[in-house]
Formats: sequence, C-alpha cells, structure tokens
Amino acid sequence: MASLQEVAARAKVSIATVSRVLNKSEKVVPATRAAVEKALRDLDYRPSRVARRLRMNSGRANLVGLIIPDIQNPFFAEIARGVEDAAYANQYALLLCNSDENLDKERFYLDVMRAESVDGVVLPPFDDRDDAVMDIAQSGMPIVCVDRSLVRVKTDVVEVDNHQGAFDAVSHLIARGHEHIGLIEGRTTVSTNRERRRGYADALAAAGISPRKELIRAGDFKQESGRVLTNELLDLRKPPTALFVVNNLMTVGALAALHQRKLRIPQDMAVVGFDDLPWAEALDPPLTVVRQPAHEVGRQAMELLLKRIMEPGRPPLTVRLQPELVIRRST
Amino acid sequence: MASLQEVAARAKVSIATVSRVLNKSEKVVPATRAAVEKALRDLDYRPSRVARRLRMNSGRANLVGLIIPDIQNPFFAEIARGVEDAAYANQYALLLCNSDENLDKERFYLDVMRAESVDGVVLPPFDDRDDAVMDIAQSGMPIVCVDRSLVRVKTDVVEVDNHQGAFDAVSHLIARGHEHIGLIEGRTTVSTNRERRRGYADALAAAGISPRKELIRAGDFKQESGRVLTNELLDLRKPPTALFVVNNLMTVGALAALHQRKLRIPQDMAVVGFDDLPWAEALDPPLTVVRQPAHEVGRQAMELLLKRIMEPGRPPLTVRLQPELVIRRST
DNA sequence: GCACGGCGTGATAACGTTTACATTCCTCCC
DNA sequence: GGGAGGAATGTAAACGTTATCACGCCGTGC
Repeated sequence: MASLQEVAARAKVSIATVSRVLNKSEKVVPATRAAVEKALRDLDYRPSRVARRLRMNSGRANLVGLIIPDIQNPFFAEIARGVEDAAYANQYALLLCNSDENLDKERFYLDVMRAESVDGVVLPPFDDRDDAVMDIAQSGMPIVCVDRSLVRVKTDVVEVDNHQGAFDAVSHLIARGHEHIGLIEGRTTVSTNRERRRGYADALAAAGISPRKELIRAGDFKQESGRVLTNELLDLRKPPTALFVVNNLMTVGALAALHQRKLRIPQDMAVVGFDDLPWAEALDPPLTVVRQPAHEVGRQAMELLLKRIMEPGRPPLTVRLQPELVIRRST
Repeated sequence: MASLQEVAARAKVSIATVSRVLNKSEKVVPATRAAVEKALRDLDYRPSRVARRLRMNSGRANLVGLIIPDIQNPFFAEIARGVEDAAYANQYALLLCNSDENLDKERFYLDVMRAESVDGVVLPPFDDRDDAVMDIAQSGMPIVCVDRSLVRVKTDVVEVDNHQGAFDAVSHLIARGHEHIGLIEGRTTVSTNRERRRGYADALAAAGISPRKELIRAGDFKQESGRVLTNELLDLRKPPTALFVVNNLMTVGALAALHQRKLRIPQDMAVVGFDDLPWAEALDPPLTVVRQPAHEVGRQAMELLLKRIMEPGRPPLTVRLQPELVIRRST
C-alpha cells in the first residue's frame, strides 16, 4: 500500500503538498498538482483511515458503531438498514455488533467503540439505567438511543410513540368485543415496554374494563418466552380471548403455541403483535400488528448522530415517530 | 482517554515498561508491575486499537469486514450471525456493509476495508468474475467467499452443495407428479445460480422429462423480480404446474403473485423455494424449501478466515456443506 | 579485581496522516 | 536596487502504539 511518502517521492514534492492536493483545500500550482495527481494514480494511492483517525482529534473517523440486540430480528435489521443507508450517503462505515440482550457483550462492544475511536454510537440501551451506556455517554462519546431510552442521562433519542401504539392495538381488540385481553410483555425495566403496558392499561380503563392482573405476563422479548407465556395464559381457569404481544419475536412464539393447540385465530384467540414483519401478510392468518417505522427510526438516528458529531455542544433532541395499526386477519 | 504516556508518567516508569505489563509477555519485576497496574486502574486506561493497528504490520487488528447484499434478507442475516458469533468468540469486531447487489457500493466498501486495515473480509462476490474482489484478493488481503465463488482466483470458500439441493427439490416435485416445472432463477453469472440451474436440468433429465426453455426465467434475486417472473409464467399458453424458485426473496414475490391471482397452493401451483425462512412454518401454506445451514456457513467462513490470518501462505480451502430439503405443505 | 552474562528498564524509531510553522522565491514598489 | 509582502512549498511535530536496541546494574567465575 503506497503511502504519502512514496507518492511524494515519486512526484518529487513533500508529503505536505501531496496532502494538500488530496484535501483540495489549499492552493497548489497547476503543474505540481498535475504531477502529484499522476503519482497518485501511478501508485494507486489509498489513504489510510487508521492513520488519519489516529492523528485527528475526533469527529472525522467516518465510522460509527451500531449495537443492537440481534440482527436476525427483522425490526432491528430494518433499523440497521436505516442507519446504514444514511451512513453510506455520508461516506460513513458501520461497526455492527449484536449484544444479544447481554450486558457483558454490550460492554465488550462499547469498549471496542472507544478503542476504535468511532465518531459515535447508535444503540437501544439494555434498559433504563444501563450503566455501561451511561458511562460512555458521559465520557463525551456521541450517543443516539433508538427504540429505548435512558432515565438519568440525556442523549439524543429516536423513539416511537409506544403508548399510542399499544393504546390503539388494545382499543381495536376491545372494539372487536374482547374484554379479557392477555398482555405478553418483555423486560419491565425497558422504557419501551413500560409505555406499551401503560397503553394497554389506559385502553382498558378508557373502556371501563377492570384489568385482571393474572392476564399480564412478563418475558424477555425472545421467541421462546412468547410461547411459554401463551401456554401459561391458556392454562388459566378463565383464559383470555385475545392477546396483545409487545414485540415481534414473542408474537411468533405465541402463534406457535396457538397452532400447536390447534386453536383458530381469530375465532378462538385474537392476536395483535407489535412490530410488523416482512411476511406478516403471508402468515396464516395475516397478522394484525402495530407497525413501527423502523427504517425511518434508523435513518433519523444516524442524521441526529451526524449533527451531534458536527456540533457536540447542542442540547439533546428527542424525535418521536408515530406507529400505525395495520389491521389484517388475526383480529 | 489516558494514553501509555500518561500511565507511564503516573507509575514513574517508561512507556516500554507499561507496554510490557500490558502484553504480559516479558519479565517485569513484581514491584514495578504492581505500580503500573495501579496506574492503569487509576487512569482507567484503554488501549487504542487505532494506534496499535497503525503500528503493526497486519493480522492483529482484531477487525474483519463482512460485505453482504442485504442484511434484511434472512439468509444473509443468518450468515452474518454465524460470522459474528465466531468473531466475538475470538475477540474480533465486525465491519458490516450492505452491497445491495451493487458493484459501486461493493467497491466503496472494499476500499473502506483496505483503508481500515482490516485483517480480512468475508463476502459473497457479486458474481463469478467480480473484478473488485479479485483485485483485493490478489493484493494479499485474506478473503473468504461465502455462498458464491470466483472463477479465476482461488480463495477460501464456504459453500453449499447447490446442485444437490436443486436436484432434490425438483426431483421431489417430479415425484409429486409434476412435469411442467417453472424455474425462477437469479443472475446467471453467479456460481450459486448456475449450479442450482444445473440441478434443475439434471433432475428433469434423470426423470426423462424434456425441458421447456420458456419455463426458465432469470431475475435479480430480489422480491419484485420473483413476482414479475411468476406472472410471466402464469401468462404462458401452457403454464407450469409447479415452481422452483432459487432464492428466498424471489419466492416471497412468487407467493405474492399467486395469492393475488387467488391460486391455491399446492393444488393450482406447487412451490419449492431455496433458503429457509424463520417463518416458513407459519406461512400460508407452510413452505417446502431447500434449507441451507447458513449459520454454519458464516461460522466456518470466519474460522477459515482466522486460520488464513494466522497462516497467510496456506493453500486455499473449499468447505462444502449439505443442504436439506424440508417438505412442508406447499408441494 | 575484572570481565562477562543476563536481567530489568529506558530511549527511540516507526506506522501514515494532518497541520502549524518555517522557508524559499517571486513580484512589486519606492 | 533593495526590502516588503505574499504565494507556493517544505519541515517537522504529533497522534498512541510496538519493538529494537542500548544501557545500567548485579552476581558469578576466573
């Protein structure tokens, strides 16, 4: 790999002149510029982002980190695409990591981010009071939280109106005549989850339905817990007639449990999920869901991150996007 | 961010000694070691991977690149997870990029890989004679091809027995009584695609069925082209009674076209796809597919890459994994 | 008593950039 | 003709590591 040194030698100028030609900025006389450009071409020069990053204070690495629970989850994959599209449009590359909802993995990758001197990081924090994320945010690293947010530290946030989404979903079930509505939720220390549960409770209250505590079950956002909790609900003396599941993977788990017991959807059990799936339309039955604009969440998060990199001092912003209830045939 | 300098100053030793303590290797007298370790803790020292990478020749960046067409494609997402799992197990981080089956994007990201001095790259080349990939491979950068391979340059490859998979799929359709079997393929310059087509042809030949050329349609691996080509086949004077689609996205497109025309699967049209989907079981109808061990493909690719990084000179290896025909209710 | 070996440690070059500052060389004007 | 001023270019430091070499010190053996 040719370096500035070699190019400079070939063009018979100093490395400073080569650097000037590369960064277009300063004035170089046309003759030397031409000579340098020839040398650059001849040697097929490629700048080293590593050297550049080491030299520069920060903010010009053209590299950002993205830490998500699992890239195989279509919701996060869509966010990732949103981030990537905006990053690519700005010549940024992406360091992508899966935390698996595991604090140790998250911590490892946050360390990598620091060690790689990335310009910033986009992530959904593990929960409300994610120490590792709070630390790195307070150390001055630009952070944008997506989907979930932190409670003590102010950062830029792009989130969805989860309360509204859940409220709409549950109201829809109530309008269909359901009164006993099961809630399958995730970890209760996650902001997203709490808002969705509040939406559930408020929708019941608005309809004058008294909540049954045993219809609420908390899992861990993963498919298996959706399956297990659905079975728990089905085993109640008086099981619910409808299910509201707060994320996509647990919804798939719930469907598996229902299919296994040969229950008909929506006749025996109506189901509304949170997060759309690319295949929701082709599912059996096509699934009613609260659709989140995940690509847009990712895109805006990256935009916010770029703005913060440019202007580190600016006050943190929260962008709140609206979800949409997509009614299909599972309700 | 504390540097070696600062740690050395605080421990009243030279940076060389601090470096020795960090790299455990050489002998340091216990007293100094303790002093240095205290300083490291006090200052919360984190090594800079950037500086380290600049200094070292290559092979110790603990960073590899992964360039895939689209992370939203579950097949590539599963490969990505396989790569990531093996990378994490070896303390490697992953630079992930989506090429969108677009040579310019691919080229941009390959440049980033060089510029970031990654230790190696895992990717499915755009096609057989992907110049950009051949260039970087010949420049000495460790490359492992997954899914697809190159024709001129020998690299490590992890692939699936595509011929066998396609042969099994089409033989299965024939066994179900079909003689007019449509083939929806992707770009014909991709090795994977050619092998699957060969499997299709060989299965027909083995059954003594004479192929009909107009039943073969080539697309670009994307959902939309699956939809369009299915419609073309349906509009033939004598349409096929079964469809073999060579990848997952085009299969979803094909299903959409069939559903739109209210055709019953498998009665009006049987369908076999390539690549399993996490939701294939819950689809309407549950889809018969050739399942590829994508996670394993990714994992082994990363292992191969690590071995090559350790031993750059070793002759290129090809790992071939077996696919599996999963028979569900679409046939 | 002195040379020698070996161990612990320090000084320093190098990796490839960017950039502040120094230098050279014109041009122009008094 | 000589100095000022400015444009073009060069020099060198700095970023944070790793690795090579040199140095000083102590114990050992003759």
